[in-house]
Amino acid sequence: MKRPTIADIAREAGVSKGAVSYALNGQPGVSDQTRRRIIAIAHRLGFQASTAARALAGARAKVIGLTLHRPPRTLGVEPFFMELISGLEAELSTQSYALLLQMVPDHHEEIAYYRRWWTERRVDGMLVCDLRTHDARIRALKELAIPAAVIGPPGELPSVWSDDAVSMVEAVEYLASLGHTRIARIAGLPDLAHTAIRTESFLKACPQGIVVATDYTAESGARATRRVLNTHDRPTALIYDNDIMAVAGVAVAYEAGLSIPDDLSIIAWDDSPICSLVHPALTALTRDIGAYGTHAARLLLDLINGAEARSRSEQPAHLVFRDSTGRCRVTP
Amino acid sequence: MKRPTIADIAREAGVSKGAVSYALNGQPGVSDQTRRRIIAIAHRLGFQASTAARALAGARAKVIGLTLHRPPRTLGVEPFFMELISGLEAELSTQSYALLLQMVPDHHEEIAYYRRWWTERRVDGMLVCDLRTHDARIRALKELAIPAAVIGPPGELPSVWSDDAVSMVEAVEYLASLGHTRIARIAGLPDLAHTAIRTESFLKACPQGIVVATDYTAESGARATRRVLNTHDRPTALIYDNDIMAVAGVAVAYEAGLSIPDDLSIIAWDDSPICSLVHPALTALTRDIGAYGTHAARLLLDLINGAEARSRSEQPAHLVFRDSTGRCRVTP
DNA sequence: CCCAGGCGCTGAACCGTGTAAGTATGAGGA
DNA sequence: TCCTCATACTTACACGGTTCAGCGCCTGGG
Repeated sequence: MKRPTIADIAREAGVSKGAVSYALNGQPGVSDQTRRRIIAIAHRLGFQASTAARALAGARAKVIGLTLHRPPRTLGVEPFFMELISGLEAELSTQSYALLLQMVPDHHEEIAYYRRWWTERRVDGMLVCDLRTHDARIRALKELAIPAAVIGPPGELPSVWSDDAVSMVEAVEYLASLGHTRIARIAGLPDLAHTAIRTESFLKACPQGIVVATDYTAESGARATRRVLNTHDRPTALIYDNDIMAVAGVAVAYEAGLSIPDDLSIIAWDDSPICSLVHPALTALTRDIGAYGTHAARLLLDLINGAEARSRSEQPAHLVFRDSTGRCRVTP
Repeated sequence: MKRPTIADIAREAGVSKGAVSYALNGQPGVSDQTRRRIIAIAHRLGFQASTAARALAGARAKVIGLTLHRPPRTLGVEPFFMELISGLEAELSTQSYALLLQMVPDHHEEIAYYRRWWTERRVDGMLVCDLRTHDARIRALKELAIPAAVIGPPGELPSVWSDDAVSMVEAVEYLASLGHTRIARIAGLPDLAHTAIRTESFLKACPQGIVVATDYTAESGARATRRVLNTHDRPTALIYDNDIMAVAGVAVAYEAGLSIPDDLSIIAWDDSPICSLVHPALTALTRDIGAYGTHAARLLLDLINGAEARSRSEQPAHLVFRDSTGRCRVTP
């Protein structure tokens, strides 16, 4: 039981292979009547074009690529990726695109994959994650003229992201409304583009704020928390760049004899089941990560199909109020 | 700057394309001297064979496929997949294999992908996850004669898994050694093969034990916990099938006025950062999920290369002792 | 000396699709 | 009537590998 090819369809329809190709790809060159007949036959035979042959002939590979730079230390951001991939697939599968995934040790290798996959026509476009402030990958993609979309802050390439500055202001203003004036930000990896944006926004909304960099792990989150809690004018509220660190921070606060939210308020950026499960349940900045994926996929596919594709701004992360934030009880 | 093809190498070396193909693939048909010369030239030109052309000509596609059946409700098992994929890639990338990933709504669609990818030579083999007790995919894979490896309990296809029965016995015996006699198991999805195995082992080690089925979500875990804690002879220890449910269970226990571990001991199956971050830190059955991926990939690649490939037994999950388990204080 | 047979290589076909170039057909205008 | 021109196709080749049949050459045995 071999799969049908365009040759089979051509024989059945009494036309040439070329005509079949034109008909199935919506190209001019066949009459509407013939086209309909060919499409009907293709459908009846359950025809699916071979992507290998397609790619070889220089057409669409029907695959988009995603390379992830994942040092073992950033395990904490994992839920983000599964949600993202899930959202990506939701869009890709409707257009029968597949996702080619590759873990890479560094940016250098990542760019090598871009080049290899692209020259081999193995992918029609690339998605870029974990955008850095000065990201070598962007230049590589532009040089190679690979259709690409960024899942991250807007820049030279079309992107899908939300305005983190707005969310940061929301968080700071909320804390301010509770009477907090001494706020610290436990930030993520400092060379990630969105980390810089959040920090800038934080310092603008709260000029006297403290910022400590981490690598997203629970350990570094705990260490950063200890550091800021040991200062003279210890902050009364903390904003963490992920949920893992926020939970670790809660433990450190308890250890220091502080009660939450009475002595210390805590906000986590990115909500996850953990935030609502721990005690106290964490107030968090939540956002629809799946939507990032879906929209990034749509953006990239538009780009591949030659359509106009502009960066897209997602709904900013917004606060979900739980039990880890409360009125400031500390008098200055 | 086009990528080099075997034709370029052939011209450079003054031989035919066929000779180059033989030389690069380690096939007989060229002298050792010529082979070395050709390989040297290929290396100098930075030659990388086009997988599309390869696949079209009926050879290896250098891709293995993974389809994930992911109803939105089983979000809780996500960390498993990222670790697994990470482990897979570790092995695949050394052999320059890529991973083709597809989310599917159901088994029916999943099998359709098997058929499509295989007849199209888009993949050289498939990995199977989330094995069910009677899994239609296994038959489909055998019928299509697709090289495949299962990440799950051993069965008809070569598999990579650990003996969950052993781990379950370890957990039950540990609880028994602490004096617990009334133990409940908050199980995962009942039609998953490993769930059945764990339940069977649990009931064998603890015949008077209670088993409650869930769908892995925090909500169903909480509900199951409430149910077993409301029984007449309420259990003094609970074993959860994932970490999310265990954490949710802790909250339910607190809500019921129970203290952990004094009134109730809790064990989570599968360790994750959450387990060590919550209060009290959870005693957990930990295992190296990345190793599952690495070994499954190796198994599948062996299979694809025609080597003998037998199922592989991983190190069973073993207990990590934390603060959620303690001596039974309840007198019968 | 002759012939079998293995070695090392060439040439060509083939995989399934896309597409440029060429060809028949018919309509329409001068 | 003849020429143009668009339409609707066909033909042929390209894409980059794999593979099979075949061919010359060398070696060794009878």
